[in-house]
Amino acid sequence: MNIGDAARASGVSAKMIRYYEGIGLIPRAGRTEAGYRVYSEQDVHSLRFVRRARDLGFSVEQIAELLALWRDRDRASVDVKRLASEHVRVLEERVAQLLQMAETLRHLAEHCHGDERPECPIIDELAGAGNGTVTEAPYKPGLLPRRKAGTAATAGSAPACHGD
Amino acid sequence: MNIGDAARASGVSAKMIRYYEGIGLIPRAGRTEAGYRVYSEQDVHSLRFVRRARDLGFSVEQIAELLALWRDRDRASVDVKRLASEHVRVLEERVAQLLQMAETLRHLAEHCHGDERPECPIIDELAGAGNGTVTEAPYKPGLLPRRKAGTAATAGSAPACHGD
DNA sequence: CTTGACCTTCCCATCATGGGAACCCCCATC
DNA sequence: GATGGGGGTTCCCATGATGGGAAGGTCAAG
Repeated sequence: MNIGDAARASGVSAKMIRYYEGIGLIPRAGRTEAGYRVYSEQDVHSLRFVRRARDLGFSVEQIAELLALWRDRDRASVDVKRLASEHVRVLEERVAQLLQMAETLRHLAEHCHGDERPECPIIDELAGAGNGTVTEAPYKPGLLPRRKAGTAATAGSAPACHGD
Repeated sequence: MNIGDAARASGVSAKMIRYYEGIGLIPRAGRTEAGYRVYSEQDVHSLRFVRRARDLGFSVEQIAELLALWRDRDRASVDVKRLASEHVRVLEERVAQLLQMAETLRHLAEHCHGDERPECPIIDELAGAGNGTVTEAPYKPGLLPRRKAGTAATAGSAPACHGD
């Protein structure tokens, strides 16, 4: 099976399959005489494993550990559990941070008239007028990942905006 | 005031101040004869505005819009509110996705004995044994941002692990 | 006049992913 | 047998926000 088929069968793009091979996450695929990569059902199985782990938010580095544990039939389940629990912790931490942001902002937006007048508590807060709920957060780096283009950005839909 | 002072006063690193200037988020700073950037209190004020917006998870692109609205004394608050509400929507969407991951994984971890035996529902799930709660998710790209090194990674703490 | 703290620009790395160019291969159809 | 289209291959570039670091200029205090 060629890389395209493996991609369709596993849900991992051909681009990413090559990448994973390049960084050593998956073993070097066999080749035809023409240099085409060849994949077996077992390879596709591994790729699906990787994709599922990605879907659960594991990093490539963690997936490498998970793959090693998967292949090790003598693994101790405690090692898997440790990895998973740590990841859950990180995920929930991130959730808490994002929720904090969302709540602060939703609160501010609720107090914004959202009409043609310029008065706006959101801008005021950003400008540092007053107590400063936001100012507390000390400097968090990239909490938000990048977004794909075309996800219906800033224009148009302002649900329930006029009328406070 | 030099860039270092402005950085300390605003909470934005000197590195990022230069970057923001480079991409046009903030205006080109004045210079001394030696080429040093010079900042006023007003500049620091703007930098703080930027930092607060970052703390709320706005992208640089969105901050550019917010800054424009801030400077426009005739803005309509509805425009600010629209931006903020859209961002809240995105934040909450992201929270939902992360929570989904965390819950799936926590659920799996709860059913893992976490002992020396190899049996492990987490690995089984990743390997695709059975119903496949995870398999549903269609291919989400980078939902997690990168983490700084040294955030107490995968080693050590597995809270309440032994004993199912 | 030296030293050390600061500034400057420029390049590199991150992380996972896609886009695209330039080129090669295979199979089916005319 | 030629040709066309839909594969494959490698290599480079871009993303977003951020830090690291090198090489070199500047400034103030001792």
